[in-house]
Amino acid sequence: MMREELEVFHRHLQQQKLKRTSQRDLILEVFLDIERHLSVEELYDLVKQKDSSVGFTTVYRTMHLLVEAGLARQVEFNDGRTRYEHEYKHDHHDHLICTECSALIEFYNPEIERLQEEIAKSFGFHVQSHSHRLFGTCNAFFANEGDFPPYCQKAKRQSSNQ
Amino acid sequence: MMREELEVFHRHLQQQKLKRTSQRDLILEVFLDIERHLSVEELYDLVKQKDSSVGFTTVYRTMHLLVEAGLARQVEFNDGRTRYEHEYKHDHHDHLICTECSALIEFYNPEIERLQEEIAKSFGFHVQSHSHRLFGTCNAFFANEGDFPPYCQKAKRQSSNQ
DNA sequence: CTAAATGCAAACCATTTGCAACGGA
DNA sequence: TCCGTTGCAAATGGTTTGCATTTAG
Repeated sequence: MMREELEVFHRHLQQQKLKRTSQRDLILEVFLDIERHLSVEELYDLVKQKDSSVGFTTVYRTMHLLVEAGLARQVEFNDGRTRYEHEYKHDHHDHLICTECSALIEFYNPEIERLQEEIAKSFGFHVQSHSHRLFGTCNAFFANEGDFPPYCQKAKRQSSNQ
Repeated sequence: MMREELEVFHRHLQQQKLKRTSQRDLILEVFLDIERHLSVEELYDLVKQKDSSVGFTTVYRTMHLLVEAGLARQVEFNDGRTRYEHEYKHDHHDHLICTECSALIEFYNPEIERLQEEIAKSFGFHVQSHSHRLFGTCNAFFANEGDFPPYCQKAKRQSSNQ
């Protein structure tokens, strides 16, 4: 059976009078298989493993298509490269980003979402999308005890070095 | 009398064993005089008007210094260039950004600020800074009536063309 | 006198674009 | 066939860096 996302993609291509190609299908498939925030370069490397003839540019162009089709969402973590996460039937969420270890935590708070809408409304503003990121350290509270939360990437690196 | 920010800057330079220069002072002065979100290029153009010998690179480097000194804050509006706003003794705020006319509205909501802290705490996370941006259209609700909110840049452009 | 700062040009680097060859519909 | 797509190489554009020269402390 076909992945729902693939159908959504093909429908989008048809509507836009664009063409279905093996490269596009492959890139979408690889993207969907990874539950992680991928940069174009990371995605390109993964795609190359399945078909080394696919070009860098095609991955860039396809990611734009996936965003337009509502299948991918761009996320900026201020490290100079755009990353993509799954969008289709994935609940919206925002991010906590550790400036020390690059750990990424997703959060969702309905009250904040509600307040956002309220604020926008008070300015006669219609929100299309938003980006809410909290930058900080995931281990600051634990530094004294040498105890790290499970998602801390630095702690993982340290323990794997022992 | 000397601007408070200038004192803060000089104290920072001294602490870091860096040097006070006429270029740095000028750039800070020009930056402080403008109550707007400036890109490095815009700031450079303004600085050039007062001293055409100042280099582009120096503006870039000085803005980094101002951020370190707590006098400027970086803001990304996803238009590919970093902008800076005043930080010193300016209340923290977040942004509504119009994707149609680039209008910029600042907002502050204590309840959202509180919830952010709460969320971070629940993850054992210590927030250093955050970026909360609402992207959308400032005129969408008014499109039918042809009535634009006062901050709409597009409306301003249209009326000045008449 | 010494280390830091400046301004220029060149380098960087993620992303985009021009273009000739290719391939869906 | 027609027109969108591909992959490469080259261009783009904001930002950074190398370096010889200048300057603050």
